[in-house]
Amino acid sequence: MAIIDKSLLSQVQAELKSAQQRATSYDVARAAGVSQSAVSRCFKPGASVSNKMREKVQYVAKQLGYQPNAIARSLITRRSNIVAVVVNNDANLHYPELLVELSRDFNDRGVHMLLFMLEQESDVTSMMDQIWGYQVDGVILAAQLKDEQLAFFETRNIPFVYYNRTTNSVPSSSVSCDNAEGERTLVNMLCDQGYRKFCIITGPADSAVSANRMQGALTRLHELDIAEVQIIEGDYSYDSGKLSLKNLIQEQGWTPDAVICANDIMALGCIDAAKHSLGLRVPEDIAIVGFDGAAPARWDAYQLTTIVQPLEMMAEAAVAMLMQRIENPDMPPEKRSFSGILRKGLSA
Amino acid sequence: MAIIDKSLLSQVQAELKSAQQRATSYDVARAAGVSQSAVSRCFKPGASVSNKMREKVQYVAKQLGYQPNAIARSLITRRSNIVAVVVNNDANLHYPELLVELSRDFNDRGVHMLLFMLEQESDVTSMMDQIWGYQVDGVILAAQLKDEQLAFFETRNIPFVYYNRTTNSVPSSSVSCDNAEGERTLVNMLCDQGYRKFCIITGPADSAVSANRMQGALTRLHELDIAEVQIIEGDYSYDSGKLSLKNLIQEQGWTPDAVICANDIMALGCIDAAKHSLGLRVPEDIAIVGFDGAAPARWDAYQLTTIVQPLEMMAEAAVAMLMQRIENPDMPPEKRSFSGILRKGLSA
DNA sequence: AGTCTAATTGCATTCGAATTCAAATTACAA
DNA sequence: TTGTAATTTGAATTCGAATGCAATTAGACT
Repeated sequence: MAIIDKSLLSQVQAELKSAQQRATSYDVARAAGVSQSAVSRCFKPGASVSNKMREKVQYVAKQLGYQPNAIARSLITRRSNIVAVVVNNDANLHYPELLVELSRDFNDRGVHMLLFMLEQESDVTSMMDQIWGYQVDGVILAAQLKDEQLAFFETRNIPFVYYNRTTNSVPSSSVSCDNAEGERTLVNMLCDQGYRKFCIITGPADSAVSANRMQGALTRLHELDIAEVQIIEGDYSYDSGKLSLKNLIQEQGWTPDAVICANDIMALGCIDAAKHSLGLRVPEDIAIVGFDGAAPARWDAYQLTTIVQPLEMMAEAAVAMLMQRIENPDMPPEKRSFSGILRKGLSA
Repeated sequence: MAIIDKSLLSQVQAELKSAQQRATSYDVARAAGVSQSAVSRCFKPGASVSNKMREKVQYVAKQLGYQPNAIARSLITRRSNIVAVVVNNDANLHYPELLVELSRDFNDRGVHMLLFMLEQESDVTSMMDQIWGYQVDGVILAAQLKDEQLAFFETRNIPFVYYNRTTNSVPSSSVSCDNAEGERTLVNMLCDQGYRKFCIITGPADSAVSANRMQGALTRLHELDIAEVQIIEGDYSYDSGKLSLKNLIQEQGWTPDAVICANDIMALGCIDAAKHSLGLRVPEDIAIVGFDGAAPARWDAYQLTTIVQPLEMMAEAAVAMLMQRIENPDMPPEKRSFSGILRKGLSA
């Protein structure tokens, strides 16, 4: 078996401890009586190393608590195994669930996530510089960016995947849920049930997702010759859903029989407004539908009828696409669009 | 003013483009006709550089899209400006909100977050190796770890702050909400109102937070000579809250008049079970309280009475403490405990 | 102009692991 | 046993920025 000079090992160990330093590949090499290159190779799967060597090095490494320095490795390999994940704190896409999925999928591939949460427009430039500086291998963009901001990644050849957004200004990969189709399904369902007087509560004016959804609903309503449609701008929050509906009915005196919300959270606000503030029965007096499939939408108090985004598949697709573009930058961008699934609750 | 050789600049620019390479400090140095060290210094605040130099270098850097390579910098400075944030996907602490706060606070300090979401026990060892390998400057642990796992960070001198947990096995910094005190407040309030027959729905058996909360409630109940107390083990999820209560009342035929849940989400489940499955009025027939101050707890359908954790302060404290320990590793650990605030809703 | 100090700048080295290429060892066949 | 091919190993270089130290320049003041 591999022969190890125990006294050398403990000497190295002592030196490191007294100097308060962590073990490097050189330390391991010295303690094991081999070269640094050998140590390096022992940590690279599939490298040309004999069993004796691997065993010896691994033993010594363990004793010294050695773990290859990912930073140094990244420098030389030009691969950080880090991707940036950019999300904006819109109540919009249920990003917590998204993060869980992304985390799992990336972890399976040995990739780590550097998280950027955007709060304001102003953060964006700074965020981009940081990302550029950290040499991330790629970026998942689950945030609303301006086209010229997208161009930043494009010109620098940073692979990225746009999540739940699309753009045509720049060739880019994206994963999204077919918003228009989902709304169409909802509208069809509502009309089949006889609802005729609609209110649409959108997300913020600059949200592309919201625009898509609204457009999808409007188009279908138009096709069905439904003229009574009121549009209100919300901001994806519970309160905005609640207040929008209350205001529409109480202040403007216009009572729809169906409300289409750009996301689930606003829909829940609407339901509460209807039930608790306006004394309306859902769905008898007013139907309310949302979009996303957020967890609270299933709760007994709501049982929201909504379009469920296939989050797991979408996340996996985003990760797969990003990794592919990282491995092979010449691969042409691809846009994948998933259909949401109608989940009938008791709200419509 | 600073004189720049435009032709040199564009030559360098062309070379980089054709080689598909990003600009390094050497490229900038060459294009600006200065030394690499000079370039480096121009990007270090407070370094000794003349205005002329700074201007020139900054101009050229911008032209070349140069941004210091954070990886290379980390290698030499032994500071990555990255901290690991470890959370477990317990529905428990409302981690989405936590992430937002942490992100903001770290960003203000120019620090980035490497996110680790634990799904299973098995992930832990791997996670620790990754963290060790990435030379993170510190770690925020918002997850339930075993004491020997904590020791990992301790022995390697990785600064860390335990979030919402404490341990005495290892000297360690922590930030938490005073769980026992919060429960005490809740129990007092419930008893004042005449509730006498209690049910406590806990989190998973291995959750320290849950144990603290339960213990706090039990102790106070005992002090008040309340004997009728039933304990049920939940798992922090909505469904577990709902099913626990339903089961207790329907199967076991034991109906409490007050339910104390280890977190808000389970409490919401209880409310729904009471109202929609059991035909009980809240709070007339049964009082229900939670803990955390999660967003849905305020929704009209619930209006949960709960203890609100001062999340913002706690996150800021955690970040501040961690940064302090990073700057000055010899600083002794510190435990900070914040009081939660009772928010009276309509559920008790 | 000359001297002396202070502010800039550049040179050379460093961080830690991966990798190329050549040297050394082993394996295997004849 | 010897020769050749195949496998292991090591030496030297590289990635890109920071920094100690020496060299240079600028500035201040006779």
